[in-house]
Amino acid sequence: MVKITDVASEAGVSVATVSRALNGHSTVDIALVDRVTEAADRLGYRPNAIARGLRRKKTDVVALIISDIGNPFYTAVARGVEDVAQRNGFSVLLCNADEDAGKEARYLQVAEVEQVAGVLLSPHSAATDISRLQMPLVVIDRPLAAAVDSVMVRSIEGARLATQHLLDEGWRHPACLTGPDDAATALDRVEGYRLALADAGRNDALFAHAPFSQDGGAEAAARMLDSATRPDSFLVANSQMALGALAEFKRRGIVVGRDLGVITFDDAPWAPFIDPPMSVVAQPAYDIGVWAGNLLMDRIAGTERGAPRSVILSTELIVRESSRRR
Amino acid sequence: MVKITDVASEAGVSVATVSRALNGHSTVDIALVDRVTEAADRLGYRPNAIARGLRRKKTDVVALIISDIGNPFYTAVARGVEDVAQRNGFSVLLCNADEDAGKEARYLQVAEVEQVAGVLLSPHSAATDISRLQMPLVVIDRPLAAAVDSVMVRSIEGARLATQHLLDEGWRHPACLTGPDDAATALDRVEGYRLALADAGRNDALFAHAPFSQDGGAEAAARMLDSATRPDSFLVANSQMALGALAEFKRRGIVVGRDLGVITFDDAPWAPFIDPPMSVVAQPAYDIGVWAGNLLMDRIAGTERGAPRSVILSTELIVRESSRRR
DNA sequence: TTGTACGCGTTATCAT
DNA sequence: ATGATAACGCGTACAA
Repeated sequence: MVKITDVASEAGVSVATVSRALNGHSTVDIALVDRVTEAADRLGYRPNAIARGLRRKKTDVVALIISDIGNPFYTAVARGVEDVAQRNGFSVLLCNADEDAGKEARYLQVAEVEQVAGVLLSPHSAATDISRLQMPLVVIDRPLAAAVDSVMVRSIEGARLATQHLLDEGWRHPACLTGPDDAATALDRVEGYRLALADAGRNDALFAHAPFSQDGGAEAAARMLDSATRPDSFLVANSQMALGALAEFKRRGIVVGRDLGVITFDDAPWAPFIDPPMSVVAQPAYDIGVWAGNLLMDRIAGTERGAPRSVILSTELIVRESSRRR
Repeated sequence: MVKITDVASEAGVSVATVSRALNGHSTVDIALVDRVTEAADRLGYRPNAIARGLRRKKTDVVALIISDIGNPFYTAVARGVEDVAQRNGFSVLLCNADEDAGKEARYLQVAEVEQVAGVLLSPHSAATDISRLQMPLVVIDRPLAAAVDSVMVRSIEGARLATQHLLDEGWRHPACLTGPDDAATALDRVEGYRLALADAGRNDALFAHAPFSQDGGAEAAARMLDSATRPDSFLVANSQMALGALAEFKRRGIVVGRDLGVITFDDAPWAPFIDPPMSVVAQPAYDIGVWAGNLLMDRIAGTERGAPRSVILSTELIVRESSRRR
C-alpha cells in the first residue's frame, strides 16, 4: 500500500506539503501542487481513510439504520439518502435493524465506535437510547423522545383520508391492520382511522396489532376475519402486511373488490398489478431520504447549528380498484 | 470519549494490561481481568474502532456491493450476508452500485481506503477491476474474469427449464426479455432460452436487451410486441423487468394468461398475488447471501487459504397461472 | 505476569 | 510557503 511518505519522496517534498496539496489548502505553491498531484497519480496513492479518521476524529461515512430492508419504503428512503450522501462525498453504512431493538442498539454502538460523521435512524421505538451518540443525528419516519432533527410524514392525516375514502365508497365496517403497539407509525395509522370514524359519528373502531411483515399481516387479517364483528374492509399499515392480508383472503376464498375493500400504506412497485389493483396511501419515500440526507449534511458541515428542525411531508391518496365498492 | 488510558488508571494498571485483558489474551491474571472489565463497564468504555483499525490494518466491517437495492433479489441476499456477518461480529457496509460501473468503482475504492476486512461483490460486468483490492473477495451472482471465490446459481438451467415449460404449455413463440448485453446474468437467460429452443429443434430465438429495471422491462416488451414476428409468451430476466412488462401489457389491453404467457426470474413477494399469479424461476437469494458470507468469513479468519472455491446453487421452477395456456 | 514505549498513516501546529 | 514533528487511540514487541 502506497502511503503519504512515498508520495513525498517521489515528489521531493515533505509529507506536510503532500497533505496540504492534496487537501486543497491554499498555502501551497501552485507548481508544487502539480508535482505532488502527478506523483500521487503515478503511484496510485489513496489516503488511508482509517488514519485520516483517527487524526480528524471522524470519518467520511454516515450510518443509515433502517427498521426493515425488506420493506420497499425503506429501500426507497435509502436511495434518497445515498444520492445526497454520494453527492457530498460520503459513503453510507446501511444497517438493517430488522425491527429488533437489540440489533438497533448494536448498530448504534457500531456508529459510535466507527466514528461515523452522522447517523440517520428510523427508531424502533421512541425510547431508543441515543445518549451516547456524539455526532449529528436525524430521525426518519418515527419520532424519538429526544429533540432532534427529523423528517416525518403526516401519516395520521393519510390514514384518516384513506378511511374516509373507504366509508365514502360505502363499506360498512372498515378495520385497521397495523404494526406493533410500540411503534409510533403503527399507532398513527390507528389514530387517523379512529378520527375518520369519529368524523362519521361512529365509535366502533376495530383494529389489530401485528408485526410489520407479511406474516404479521396474514395473522392480523385472520384475527379480524374471525372476530364477532367481522369487518368488510381494511386499512393496512404497510405494503408487506398488505401482501400477507391478501394471502389470507385468498386462502379463504374472499375476493377483494367484491367481498372486501382494501387500501394500504405505501405505493409499492407491485401495487398497480395486484388483482385487483391496490389503492394506496403513498408516502414520498425517496424525498424523505433526500430531506433527511440534506438535514444531516447541514449539521455535519456545521452550516446549521440552531434548534432541531423538523420537516413533515404529506401522503397522497391513490385510488385504484381494491378499495372500490362495485 | 473514554479511552484506554482512562480505563487503565481507573483499574490501576497499564494500558497494555487493559488491552490484553479486554482482548482475552491468556497471559493476564484472572483477578486483573476482572478489575479491568469492571472499570471498563463503569466508565462505559468502547474501544475506538478507528484506532484499532489503524493498528491492526483492518477493520471489523465487510463491504457488500450490490447492483440494485431496489431489486428484492439483492435485498434478500443482503439479509443472508448480514445474518452471518453479525454472527461473526462484523458490520456490513452496504453499497448500492445501481447498475453503474462508475459508482461500483467508487465503492471499490471506498472498500480499499476504509480497509474493510473483506468484500462481497455482484460485479457489474466481468471486466470489473479488482486488482487494487488487498482483502478477501467473494463474488456473487455474476462471474468475474479473475479467479476468486464465488457463489452463483445455475441460471442457464433455470432459463432453459422455464422456456421448456412455456413450450410444453403450448405457447408458439416464446421470447426472452433480458438485461443489458454486458451483464453475464442477462446473457445466461438468453443462453438457457436458446438451448430450450434448440432442444425443440427450433432456431427462431427472439430476445431483447434492456436495463434490469421496470422501465427496461416495459421498453423491451414494447419492442418485442411491435416486432414483425410478434411473440406470444415471455421469459423475463428479473422481477422488476416483469413488473414493467406487465405495465406495458396492461397499457395495450393484453391479458396475461389468455393472450400471452409470462414467466420471470425471481420469486418476488408479490408474485403469487399478481393478476394472474406469476410463474417464476426462484433463485435461493437468502442462501446465496449466507454462502457468500461464510466463504468470506473463512478467508478472513484464514481457515481457508486454498484455491478459489465456487458454490453453485440451483433454481426452482414454480408454476402458477401466468405461464399457463388455457 | 506486567509495564514501557514505539509504530500504524494522517493532519495540524509550530517553527523556519 | 515549507518542513519537522507531535498527536490521534490502540496493540504489541521488548524489557523487567
